[in-house]
Amino acid sequence: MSPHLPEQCSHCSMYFDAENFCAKLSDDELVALNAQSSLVTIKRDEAVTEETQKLHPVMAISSGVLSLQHLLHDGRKTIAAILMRGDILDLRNSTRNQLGALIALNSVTLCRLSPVVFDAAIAENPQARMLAWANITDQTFRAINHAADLAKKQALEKLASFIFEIRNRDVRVPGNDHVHIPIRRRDLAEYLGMQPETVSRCFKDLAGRGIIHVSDLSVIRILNAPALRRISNGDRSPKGGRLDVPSFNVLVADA
Amino acid sequence: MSPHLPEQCSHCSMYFDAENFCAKLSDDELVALNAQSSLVTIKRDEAVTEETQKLHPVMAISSGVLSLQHLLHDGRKTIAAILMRGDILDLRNSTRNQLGALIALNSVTLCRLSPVVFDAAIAENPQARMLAWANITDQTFRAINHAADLAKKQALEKLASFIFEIRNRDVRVPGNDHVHIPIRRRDLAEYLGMQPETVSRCFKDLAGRGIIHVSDLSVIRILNAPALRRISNGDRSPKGGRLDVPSFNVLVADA
DNA sequence: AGGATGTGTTGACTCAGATCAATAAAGCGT
DNA sequence: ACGCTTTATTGATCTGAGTCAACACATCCT
Repeated sequence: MSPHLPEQCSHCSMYFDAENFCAKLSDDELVALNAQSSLVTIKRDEAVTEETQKLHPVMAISSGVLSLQHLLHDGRKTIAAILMRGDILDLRNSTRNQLGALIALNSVTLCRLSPVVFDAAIAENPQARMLAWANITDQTFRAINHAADLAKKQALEKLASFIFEIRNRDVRVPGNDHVHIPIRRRDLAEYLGMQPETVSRCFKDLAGRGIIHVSDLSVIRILNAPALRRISNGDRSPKGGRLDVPSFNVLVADA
Repeated sequence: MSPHLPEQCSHCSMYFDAENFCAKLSDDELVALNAQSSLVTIKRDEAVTEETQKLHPVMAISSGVLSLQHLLHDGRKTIAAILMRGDILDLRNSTRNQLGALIALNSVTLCRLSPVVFDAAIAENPQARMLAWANITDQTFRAINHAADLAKKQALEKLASFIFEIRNRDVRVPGNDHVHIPIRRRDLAEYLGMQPETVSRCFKDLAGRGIIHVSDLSVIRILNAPALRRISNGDRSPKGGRLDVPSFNVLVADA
C-alpha cells in the first residue's frame, strides 16, 4: 500500500472494492480527490442536509443504505430508490427533477466528493471514467427494473424480486443462500409500494410454502431459489406449468 | 453550416438540438462518429433487433418514442421506460440486468453509434462528455420518479403525473397549454401499470372536472394546471384544503 | 364502399391489498 | 433487569382498480 494513500480512503469501500471508482485512481489522483472531500456518517432516519447537497452535489456511498424518499401531500411516503455501497450520486442535474429527500435507512457512511476534482479524474482516467459511467447506467437500469416491478407485479412477486435484488446488490458469498435484509420492514414496504402488513403476510406466505426461511427480521435463507424466481417472474400457475412466452424475456435461472 | 457536416446528421435532432450530444461535437468528431454509425427507422410495434443490440450497443433517439418492455410469464406486459428524442442508450453494462425488449411505440428514428468512437468523443470532448453524463443522470432520476409514481399513487394521480412528465420532456412551446400524447392509450396504461379501461375512466374524470380538455386521442389541453398539479402530488382533500407536509417535498408550482 | 382488424369506451362484478384495530415482539436507554 | 418506545404481526373489514363482456369507433386494405 502506498505511503501516499490517504488514511480515510484506506477504510473506504470506494477504494478497496476493486470495481469501484476510487480503486482505479492513481495515488496522486486519490490524494487530490481526498484533499477536497470528506467522509460523513449519517444515522438512521437522518437526512443528507441541504447544505451538503449544495456544497457537495457529488457523493459516493461507502457503506450503509441511503434512500431517496418522496412524500405526497396527504402523507403517503415512498422510497423511490435505495443507494448502496459503491453507488455514486450526482445531484448537479437534479434541480429540475423532483429529487425528494435523501434519508439514511441505517448508519450510512458517505464520501462527499469535490465535483471539480471528480470531473478532472473522469476526464483524465479512462478506467475511472468507465466505472463511473457503468455505475450510473447500472443505476438507471436498476431504477427501470424497479419501476417494472412496481407497475404490474403482485405483492408476493414484488417481494420475491426484492429478495433477488438485495442478494445481487450485496457483496455475494458464493454458495451462501442467506440474504441479509439491511432495512426495516416498513422501509421495505415503502420501497415496494405496499403496506408493512402486506409485507409481513407475504414473508409468512413464502415461509409457509417452504421457499424461504425467516431466521430473524434481517436474515432470510432461500430454500427453493427456482420457485422464488418463478414467483418473481410472475408465474402464477399452481404447480410449475409454464406458459408460452416470447424468448426475449425468459429470465436466467440463477442460484 | 460546415461543408463537412454529414448529410444524415443535419436532419438529426441529436445534432440540431443544442442540448444534445452531437451538437457539441466538432466537425471532425462528427464525421468520425458518423462514419461508423447508421440511422435506422423502426416502425410501431417493431423491436430493436438483437443484432443491433449486440453490434451497436450505444444508440441515440433522434425522433419517436422507444419503449423498454418487460413481460411476465403469464403474459402481463409492462412498459418499464420510455425513451424520447435526445436520449442516449448504452446497453454495454446491461447484460447482467434483465433488459427486456426495446419496442417502438411509434415511428422511431434511431442512430446506432459506434461505441469506440462514442467513447473517444466522451474522452476528448468535455462538453460532449458533460451532456452525455447529464442525459444519463437525467434518465436515472426520471426512472426513479416514475418508480415513485407507480409505488403509491392512485390511478388518477399517476395519469396527472404522466401528463406533466410528457409535457416537460417534449419540446416545449411557452404559453402553450396543449400536450401531445405520442403513444396509444394501451401503451400509456402499460407504462403507468394500469388497465386501458382505467386510463379511459381517468381521462373522463379529469375532463369532467374541467381540469383538462381531451381534443382527440393524442392531444389534450390543460385547463387548470394547479388543480392537475395538486392531484399529481397526491392531494386528496376535496377542495384545496392543504395538509402539513415537510418542506423538502413541497413541489414547485409550474405552468 | 364494405368488411376486417385494431383500439378505445362503458358498465357490472370481483378480489388483492389497503385500512383499521389490537396485540406481540424487538430495541433501547438508564 | 427494568420500563418505555418503536416496530412487526395478526385478524376483520372495506374499497380502488382489475377483470370480463359488450359495444363504439378508427383505421386499413382490397
